[in-house]
Amino acid sequence: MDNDMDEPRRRVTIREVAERAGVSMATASRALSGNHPVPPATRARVLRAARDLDYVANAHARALAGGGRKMAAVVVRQVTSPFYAQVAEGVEAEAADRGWLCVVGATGADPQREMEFVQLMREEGARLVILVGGVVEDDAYRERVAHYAQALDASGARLVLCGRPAPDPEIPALVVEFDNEAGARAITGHLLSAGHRRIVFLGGLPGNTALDARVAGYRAALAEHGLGPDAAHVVDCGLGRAAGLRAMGELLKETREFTAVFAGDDMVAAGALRAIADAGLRVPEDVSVVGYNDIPLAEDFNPPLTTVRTPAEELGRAAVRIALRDPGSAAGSHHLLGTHIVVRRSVAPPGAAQAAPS
Amino acid sequence: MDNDMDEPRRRVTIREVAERAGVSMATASRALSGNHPVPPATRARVLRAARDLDYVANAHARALAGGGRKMAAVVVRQVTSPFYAQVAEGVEAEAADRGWLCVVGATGADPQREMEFVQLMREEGARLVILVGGVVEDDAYRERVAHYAQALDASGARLVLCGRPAPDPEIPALVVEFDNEAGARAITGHLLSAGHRRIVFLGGLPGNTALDARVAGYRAALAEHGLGPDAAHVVDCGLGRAAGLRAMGELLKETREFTAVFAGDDMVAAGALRAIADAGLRVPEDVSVVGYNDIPLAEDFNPPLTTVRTPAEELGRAAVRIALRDPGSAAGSHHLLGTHIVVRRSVAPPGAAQAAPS
DNA sequence: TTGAAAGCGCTAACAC
DNA sequence: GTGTTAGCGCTTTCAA
Repeated sequence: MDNDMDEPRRRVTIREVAERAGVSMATASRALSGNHPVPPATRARVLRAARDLDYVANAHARALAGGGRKMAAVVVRQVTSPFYAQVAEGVEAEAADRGWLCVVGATGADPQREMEFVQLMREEGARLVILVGGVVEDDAYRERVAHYAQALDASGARLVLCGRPAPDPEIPALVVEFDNEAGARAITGHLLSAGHRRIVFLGGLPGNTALDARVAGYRAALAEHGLGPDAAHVVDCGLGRAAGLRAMGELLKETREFTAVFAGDDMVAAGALRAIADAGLRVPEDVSVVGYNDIPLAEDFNPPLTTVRTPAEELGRAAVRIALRDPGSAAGSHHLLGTHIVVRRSVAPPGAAQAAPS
Repeated sequence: MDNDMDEPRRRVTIREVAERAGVSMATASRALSGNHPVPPATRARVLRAARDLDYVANAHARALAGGGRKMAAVVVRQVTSPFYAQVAEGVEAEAADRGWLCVVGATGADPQREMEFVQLMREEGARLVILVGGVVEDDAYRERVAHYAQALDASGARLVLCGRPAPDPEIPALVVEFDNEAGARAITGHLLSAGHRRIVFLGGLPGNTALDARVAGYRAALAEHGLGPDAAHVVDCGLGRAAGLRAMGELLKETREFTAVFAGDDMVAAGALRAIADAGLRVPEDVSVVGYNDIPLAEDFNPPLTTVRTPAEELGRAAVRIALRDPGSAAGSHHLLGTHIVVRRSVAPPGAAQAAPS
């Protein structure tokens, strides 16, 4: 294979197809794209020639001339996060159903890379860009997103924010997200109903909208059950399995003044579970733990994790569905998707260790 | 937002930037792409104008005129599979490091969708397409891939097969994969060393190259330990958690003539683990189980899974690295990546239940 | 029904 | 150094 990666070789063009079929380029084009009446006989000849030559249209030329392919882009922190992967899969599935091409980009949570990727998508002429995941909502963020929105809108493209706020309701972007506060309130309530009163929230990320909402829901539930504000104990260790593992380990060394932990998401729950086991404690007998998101393997944790189910794939599908529907009504529209608790085996009443030593 | 998705609006062009900067389009182009000497002063003016106008180049026009962006495409079965996600992340990371754009496509294991996607990538002018994952290697497959390879090569693009065979060594494609047989032999050996003699292989998928290789390794290990061919017991239930769950459940109903199970991958191991627990048995005391791939959450299974580590992200990175290196030497080259066992807690000697009832 | 021709936005010769 | 010009491959008026 003497194949120089730097110099793309010439491809078969529509002109060659036309020549072989004995028609003009225009006719060939019409036969190929099929949007213009062409006699069946000629059409067949053209198609035949195209197949013989293994012709594929040059998407760039086509886009330039007007008939561009519709392309959507999803931007996530990382594809290997089960939650993000599901959202991306939802977007890709819904896009594919509509004949759109879908590109996924990973930013590693770096605003710089996010900007570069959005820029790239603008250059490529993406008609829909979907930004996924909570963020710390500071001025830089607001400015960045306002710019994306305005720029995308100026070229007739759409911006949707998944699980992150619009910097301003007036901005040409729409947001689709889960009701984090409600989900957190519900699962905290579940813990409270089981009798827990000292619940620590593990995985705070101050400034991050998704986590802040979860913390707010947690505090609200505590308050609803008549607990004072100092009943709340949130550990701002951030997200991810490693963070959960470390933070839980440290917490266990310092204090055991809690009977349950509410992990910011299922990955930190995974880390917490491991740390608890490493400390020689049992879940749920010694400490109960709940997570957030219900990632596909949450039921395989030890024990199976009680968590909040956020239909991630549906979030992705909804994002494209809503963006493509109602061209007029989209500006600033805000959609909330429901969540629910899935009860498995990581919660028991406090003190269960004595009652049922397994 | 009156923003019609069907009619992309006009974008700022380089001509407008040139006018605003008071230079010709050519000068503007040179200043912007910076590959041609331009006096700092003019350069600054052009850049300024571009920023003021929020200009982004039209990637299609640029590609058409010759300066196309380098684009790589990864094709996987589904993004939500932890293993595939890691491979995709590796490809995307390595591509990004080199300033390439990376597109990921999901096929849902449908050859039809795979073909469409490859076609699409040809149209878009992808210079590198990476097909990931085992397949059933039949004539249809061989023909399909031979066609991809030939077509891609004809336009100067590269095809790499990850974890699937080249239909013919002469074909312009290169393959990068793990040594499935060696990995399977090693982990089967691990089970044998622990004293197991009745090991069932759960998750065969006859015809699938990756699984067949694993089964071959399993059989080879059995033979090496002096066991006859009828010591092998492979259950062809295919891959995935659901398959593992169902197959293991059925197996447990029929017979207990085994002390260990070798799951075709970690997802079927997850299902098997659950089925075993549902049957009231313990792992590893009553039955040992091992998996394949070492997906990120394998250590969170109950119990933590002993499995074969296949560095998936590295597979992805290697695919692009090798494809982009040595333009000449790539044809038919075959690269094998090493794997190793990671020992956790899902294996114990058979009969451990009596010895240590926990 | 079909062909000729004019661009789409950009880059790369090729002058000046 | 900088501008002029000719395409890149395709779609699409506009005539015939």
